[in-house]
Amino acid sequence: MKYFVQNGVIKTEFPLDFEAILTCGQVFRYERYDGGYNVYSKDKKCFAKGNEIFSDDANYFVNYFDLNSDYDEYKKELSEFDELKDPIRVGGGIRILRQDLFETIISFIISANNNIPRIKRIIERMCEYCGVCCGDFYSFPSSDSLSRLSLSELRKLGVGFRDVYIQKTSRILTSDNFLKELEAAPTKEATNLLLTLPGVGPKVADCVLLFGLSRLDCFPVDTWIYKRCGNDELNTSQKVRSYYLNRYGSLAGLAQQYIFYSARND
DNA sequence: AACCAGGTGGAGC
DNA sequence: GCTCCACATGGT
Repeated sequence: MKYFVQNGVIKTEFPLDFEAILTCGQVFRYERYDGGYNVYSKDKKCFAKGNEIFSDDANYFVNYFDLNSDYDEYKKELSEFDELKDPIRVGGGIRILRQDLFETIISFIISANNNIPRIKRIIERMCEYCGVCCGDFYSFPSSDSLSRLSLSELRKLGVGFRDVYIQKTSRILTSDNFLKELEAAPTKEATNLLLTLPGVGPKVADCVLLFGLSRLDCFPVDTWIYKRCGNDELNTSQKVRSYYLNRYGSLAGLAQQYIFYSARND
């Protein structure tokens, strides 16, 4: 047991690097606050600072921050790759979040051909427009409420050409069956399921599997990863993806986050 | 004014 | 299968 919960506050015996965890590109709903971070997920909120997490649902955030996994063990394994030693030095505090599936799918559909500050603003507007008021913040919209928005309403939120994707996909996801099947499916089958959703291609599918279902055997290839990992030999995203999946195996997704984070911070 | 941003879908071959 | 290209939007 490397953490404990006291009066609803989660305290870890190991240091947490919330800066790395939150800014490594896996999550969009957070903000700096009082020397720490406010983090929003679904209809929940926590304040994270130092080695403590304050919330009204400790169990939810123990799972969210994946506190039961041993990242020292992961890092030890990945450190055997020379090219990962620097990225791990820079982003060693990263943990892969276990985020809400629906929220992750919609968020990464929005991320396509977009930049992080704008993605964050769009999601925030979306929450304010059709999420549920939870005191001083709004929940992420349910699939029902999101699927009821018109294309022009979505456009007003700033989603641009992704309006149709969001509308169609949220309509598909109003039935629970899809997400249930997705959770139960092995990674390969889950990928194929995700690819049937409008607005979800290979990269978004990998992000959903990694950041929503903690499938570490995924390797999302975006522009940053491609710039850093591509070369004359690996000259398509597909090739980069399969090369690194093969190389890092069941921990590929975590390796990807170390690389992404260090690529963005140099 | 072009070009880019955590890409995808569709057309054409 | 593959390679181009358009696609809103806001920022340099």
